Amino acid sequence: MVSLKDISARCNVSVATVSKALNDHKDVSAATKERIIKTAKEMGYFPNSQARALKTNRTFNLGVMFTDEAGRGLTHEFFAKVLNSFKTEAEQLGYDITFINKNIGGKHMSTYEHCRYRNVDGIAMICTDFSDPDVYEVVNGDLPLVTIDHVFECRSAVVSNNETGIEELIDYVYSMGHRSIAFIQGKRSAVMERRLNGFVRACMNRGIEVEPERMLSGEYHSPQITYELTKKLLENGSRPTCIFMPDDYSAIGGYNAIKDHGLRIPEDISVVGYDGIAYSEFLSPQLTSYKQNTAKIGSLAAKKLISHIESPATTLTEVITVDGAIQTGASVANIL
Amino acid sequence: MVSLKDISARCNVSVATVSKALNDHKDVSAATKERIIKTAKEMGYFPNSQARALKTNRTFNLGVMFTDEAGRGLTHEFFAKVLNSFKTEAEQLGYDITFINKNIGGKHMSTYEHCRYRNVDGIAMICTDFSDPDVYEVVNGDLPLVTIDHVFECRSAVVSNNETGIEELIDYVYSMGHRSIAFIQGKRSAVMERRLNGFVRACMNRGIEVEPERMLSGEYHSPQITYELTKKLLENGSRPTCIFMPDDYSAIGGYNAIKDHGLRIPEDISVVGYDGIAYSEFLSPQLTSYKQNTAKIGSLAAKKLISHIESPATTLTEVITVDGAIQTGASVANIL
DNA sequence: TCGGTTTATTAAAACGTTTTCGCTGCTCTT
DNA sequence: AAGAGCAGCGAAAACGTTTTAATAAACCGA
Repeated sequence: MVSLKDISARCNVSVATVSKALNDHKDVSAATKERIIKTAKEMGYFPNSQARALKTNRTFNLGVMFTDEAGRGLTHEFFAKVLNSFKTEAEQLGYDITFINKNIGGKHMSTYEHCRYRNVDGIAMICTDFSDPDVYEVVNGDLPLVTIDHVFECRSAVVSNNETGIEELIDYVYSMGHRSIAFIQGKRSAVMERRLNGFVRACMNRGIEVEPERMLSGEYHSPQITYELTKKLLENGSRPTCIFMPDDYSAIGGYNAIKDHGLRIPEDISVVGYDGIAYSEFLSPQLTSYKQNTAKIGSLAAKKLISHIESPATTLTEVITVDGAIQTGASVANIL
Repeated sequence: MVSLKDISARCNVSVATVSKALNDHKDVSAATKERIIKTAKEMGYFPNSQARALKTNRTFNLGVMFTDEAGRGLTHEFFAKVLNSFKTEAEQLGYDITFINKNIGGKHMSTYEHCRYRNVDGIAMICTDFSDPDVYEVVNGDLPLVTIDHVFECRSAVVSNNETGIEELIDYVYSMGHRSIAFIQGKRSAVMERRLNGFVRACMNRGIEVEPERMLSGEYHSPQITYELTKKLLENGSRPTCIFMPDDYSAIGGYNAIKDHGLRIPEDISVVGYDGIAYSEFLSPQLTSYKQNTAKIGSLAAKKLISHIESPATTLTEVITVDGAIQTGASVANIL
């Protein structure tokens, strides 16, 4: 590998001058600067990122916490899209991203220790298990951090507007004439709490009665469990006219349960999902859902994190809420 | 940050001894070794990975090439799963993974240059655009490399058995009595060539006629295009009894086209997919497909790559083929 | 002409490791 | 008793940068 020393030898200048020339410092003449840059290119020079990191304490590397738990993680379209947009934005701004985990190579290392070991400049929690104690070590640590869809005190976060998202959906189905609505919720979590809040508030505002037996607690991203819960709901006597599913993916389970029960969507019963993942468009009938702005969530998170890194003094810690939009399919009937 | 020097001061030994003690070299007595390890732990010492990398030329970091093209990349379940399993296995073996791209931070840098800059120990091409000239720079470079679902001369690769996979599917539908089979192919690529070969060969072996007007060339992972092609196929006079879709995801388009045409699956026409992604199980009727062993593909790729890195002399360059298995749903009728 | 300022350059230290080699003492042979 | 061998430890160089402080050269105004 060609190093600064090699270039300095070739150009008859010192290593210091080469370094400054390549980093465009002002205290080196235009002539030598040009000469150095030229031969650097000729020799195929590339800086050594770890040597640089060693001196500057900056790696231009972002750590991403991302769990692999079944059903979540990379194969979850929502998170995959957010990660993708986060990655793209970070790269645009000059940062690479590295997955951070624990237990690397058998040696136990906490997530935070791993971050310090790799010297990442900042951390993004994109899809993590917030019940993991490791998380708090990171949150209480002193590395820049941005979380997604979860809020910690004194830390920046980017969240989708789960509360108003549900409210908009309620508005919509209300406008279609629905008054008895069931809600199959996801797993207890910050996100789920918000959606539940939004649901209850919107119902109360519209004068829709919230009946406990129509509020089921289930699981995100699980067609199986949603299948069972939907079945249970349908077997109960008082049938709602519309069912809110935990998310689009689990809505498949709901669809199947309804069909297996001999009912038609939306003629006999209406269905709405949440997330707006690509394939919800291809369900038949097309699913009405709340499409999250994954591109914006990911890119804002990257921008915020990098801003915390590069100008800590002037960047304020805040919670950024990203709006989505209703995606109307054919799964909600107008029953007015 | 606490460094070796700090520990050496506290223990009244030299930096060298500390380093050796922590790396468990044999030329330091058990007593001092224990003492050093103990105080290192007390002081919260963690090695600095870039300083170490600078000396040893090993980063324990793997570069992953992964394109973000629409429809491919992270949101493609097959690749997401492979990546996930690759990541898990690599971490188990002590390696982190970093996404490699070009144009980081506005400065143009080829993929290979980026790898050298970050000093990754090896590269995995998991889902890349093989028409990109950058790819060849990497292939011709001298970093360890493993490709997935694509074979380069003199490079190790892990591939799914596209050829026999299709053959097994043909065997299956043949056993169900199908003799006129249509094949909507994906985009021209190495993978597609293999599947096509398998299809043609298997048909010839069984005496099934391969009619050109039933071989359509389409796109992977595109329900829209597959919808159009399926429609076109159905509007042609001679209707096949079974259609092979490019993959499970695009099969949704096929399903919709068939339903819109007023036909039932599988009573009027049978359908098979490819990949065995999770949600194909929830299509109704459940899709018959060829389930790829994504877990094995990813983990074998990681093992092979790391083996190339750690014992280059004794690791042979080879193409590893990973078998999948038919996943029988209800989308193929028995018409015997 | 001279002191002062600016400009261009460099030597050297530093970042935190790993590793080679050499230096002690000690034990073991003979 | 003397040499060989060995175990335990340290000094120092090296990896490739960046940065500070010092030096040298050129220029400029009075």
